[in-house]
Amino acid sequence: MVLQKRLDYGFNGYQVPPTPRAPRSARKRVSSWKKNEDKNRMCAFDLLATVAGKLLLEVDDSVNKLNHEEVITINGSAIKVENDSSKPNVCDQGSCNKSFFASEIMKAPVTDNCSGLASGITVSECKIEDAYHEQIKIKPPDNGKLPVVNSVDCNLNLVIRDDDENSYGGTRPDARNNKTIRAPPRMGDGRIRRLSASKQWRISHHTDVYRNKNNCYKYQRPLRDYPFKKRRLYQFDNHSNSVNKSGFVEDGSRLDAASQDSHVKLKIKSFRVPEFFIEIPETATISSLKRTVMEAVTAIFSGELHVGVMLQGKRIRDDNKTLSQTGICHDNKLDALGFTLEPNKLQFPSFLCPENQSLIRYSPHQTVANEVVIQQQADSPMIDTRNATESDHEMVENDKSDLDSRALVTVPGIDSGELAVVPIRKAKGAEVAQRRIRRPFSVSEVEALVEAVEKLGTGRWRDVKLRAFDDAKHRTYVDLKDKWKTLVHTAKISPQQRRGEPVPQELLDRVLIAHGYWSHHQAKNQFKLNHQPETQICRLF
DNA sequence: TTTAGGG
DNA sequence: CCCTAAA
Repeated sequence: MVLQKRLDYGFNGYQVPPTPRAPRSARKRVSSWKKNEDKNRMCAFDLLATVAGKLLLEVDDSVNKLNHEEVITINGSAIKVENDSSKPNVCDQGSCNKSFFASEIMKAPVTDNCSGLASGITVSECKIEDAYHEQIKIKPPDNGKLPVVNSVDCNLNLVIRDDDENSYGGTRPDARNNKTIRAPPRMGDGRIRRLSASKQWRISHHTDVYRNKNNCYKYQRPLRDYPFKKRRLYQFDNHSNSVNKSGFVEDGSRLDAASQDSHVKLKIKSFRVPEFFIEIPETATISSLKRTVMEAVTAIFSGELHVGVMLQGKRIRDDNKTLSQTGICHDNKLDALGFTLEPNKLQFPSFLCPENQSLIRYSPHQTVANEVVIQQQADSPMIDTRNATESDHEMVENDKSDLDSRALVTVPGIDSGELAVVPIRKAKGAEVAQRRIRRPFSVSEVEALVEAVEKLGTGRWRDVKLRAFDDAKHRTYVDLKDKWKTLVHTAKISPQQRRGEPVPQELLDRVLIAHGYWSHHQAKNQFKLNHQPETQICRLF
């Protein structure tokens, strides 16, 4: 186990399986933005223009020149364009670095007839994954124009006066492989499943570390994004703060500056677009490859965008709330402000709007909706038929569901006094799966647990759950198993060492008896249990 | 999905 | 409670 753990976080070049295991379940998720959020639709033309412009400047450069980050300053804001140093063919191994600004490029055989784009690039097919990693294939129709993709989301990562250069920006879907489509299912008992890091994930992680092991810090891989791994967010974990200041922290002067004009100053630290794939002939030039990437990137930003505001894992739905009412102000404990930029349309070819950029500025007295403006959506010459995949985005306010955290970008931030910094490993991702609140077992719960275990044994936690905690949605069978473990431990230690609400000694005695009984009988009774589950019981003797 | 164990 | 290998 120790070894496995280490493998999760460190490089181990010897255990990278060649082929990721496909997920067992790949439930398709639908777009989750409601239509009545149209007023939140924004267009990131400004950002797009800047980024695309930069990319255009790179078109004729060598590939190696992409191996760095660039920061574009816009009216005091900065958009970080991260270019990954990995080779395109790394993706063949299912291990693209997450720090791509725009995309990884899939080296893939060309199977289609190439259609020329206006730029002269030949692209056989573009595959774009939407927010839920459903791969969308974009094939140029006969007219040479690419159709519109339903929905692609991206993240806008706003950081409060962050001058740190160790930016990792937002997150992007971690699906580099169209075989890795999956979504976190809910467990039957209602517990939000923290999707286990699958071998798939671990593979890519290892490879990332490997590829960047000489520069792990700068190219720290962004957190696995929502559909692949929910991460915990220790929003008030001061212990972790000191560790991660370098990664995502603001300087201390921001509070003073912000308080002078009652504005919360944020800047775009970085943003990314979802992963997408491009198939391009091997005979294509690097220049055309770059341009193709640029086309795809710009296309993403030329569609209509939805903007969502997330604060501390909760979606802020009331657009009429002021920022201060919402808690987005300079003197609060804002520590996880995120935005989702979700284009509901994607079009090819894209167009640019290389004009002005606007500083994003947040006033506590302005509504969220009014302030989260990048630029209002202009009349976009949509090629298509506005078949945006918009669907229900209802979610309970406190529902830490996948939807909530899907594209959230956390911004560790202002905490009066001390910086409330999210641990870097946990902050840089969109995953804000908070640790569940601690809910100590009551004596009655312990009693129910003991009784169930006495009857069912210690290896059938699901049955225990169903039997005694079926209606306790916050108790999973894993919880019950864990509680039993602690009960056994508690029963073994002296009463002076026990903490929390005292468990009656009578119950603890039963725990020990049942533990001993089932430890001894578990294997022996396994067959019997399967056929007479209700007749087995731990005898009190 | 469940189980089993380490953290 | 979390994380995750293994079944």
